[in-house]
Amino acid sequence: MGASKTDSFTDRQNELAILAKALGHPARIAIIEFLLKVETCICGDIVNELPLAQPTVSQHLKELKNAGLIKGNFEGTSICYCINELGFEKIKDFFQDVTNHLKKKKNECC
Amino acid sequence: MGASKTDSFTDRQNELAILAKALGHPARIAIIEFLLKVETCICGDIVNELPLAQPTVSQHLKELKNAGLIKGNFEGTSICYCINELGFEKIKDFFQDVTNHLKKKKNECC
DNA sequence: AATATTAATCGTAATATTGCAATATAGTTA
DNA sequence: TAACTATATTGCAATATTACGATTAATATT
Repeated sequence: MGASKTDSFTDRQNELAILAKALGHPARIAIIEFLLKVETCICGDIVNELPLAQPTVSQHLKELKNAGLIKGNFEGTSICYCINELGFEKIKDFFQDVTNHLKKKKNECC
Repeated sequence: MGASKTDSFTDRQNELAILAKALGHPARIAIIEFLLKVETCICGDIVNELPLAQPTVSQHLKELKNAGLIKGNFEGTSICYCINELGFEKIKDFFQDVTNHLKKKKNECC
């Protein structure tokens, strides 16, 4: 196999999984952290921040973009990247839900 | 390749990636949601909740456990599973950081 | 127009993931 | 002890991911 049985799960479950999966690589965590650090949109320069070749970085950026975690606009010769708040809102809500439920739980046995 | 260059990233980046990756599959999101829904530890019965064969579910549970997102204790003939709050705390903090930084940002161009 | 710059895409090799049948392991019960 | 139940492990096939060199596409600059 190798392909997930996405049809068997809810849209919400699949969407959350796509968002989480996009962050499931240290390079993509690093990209997000860099975008946060500069505290503004960044035009180019992401390749120089990472220990990876340009095509590899481009691929990681594409995955983050497809998942809805970053946005990229053309800015002259280069591209201007920044965080897509919508995607982070969705996944943050999931973790908020988890946290809220955990508060109500007793967790007697584990 | 196929193997991530984990050596090139910080421990924190790798740890967050491992946590996110573990949630990067709808079945594993479903498992977490089920553990939340029952609002207590669950002994057995997870296989019946998912549209997957027993060995596949067992494998997903193992991955969640390795990532530190669930705990499993032997309870007689079956195993008692529940959420591992520590793991969720770590990844929740990451998203809290992201959210805090986003509040400070201007986001002029995207 | 020719050249440089920036980023995406293609092609490909190495490795990882997903899913399950078959089997193994371990505790429980008859 | 033998049969039953619950979960883990093994082995394997199909597919996905990771990484990068080579190339392409598009815009700037000279």
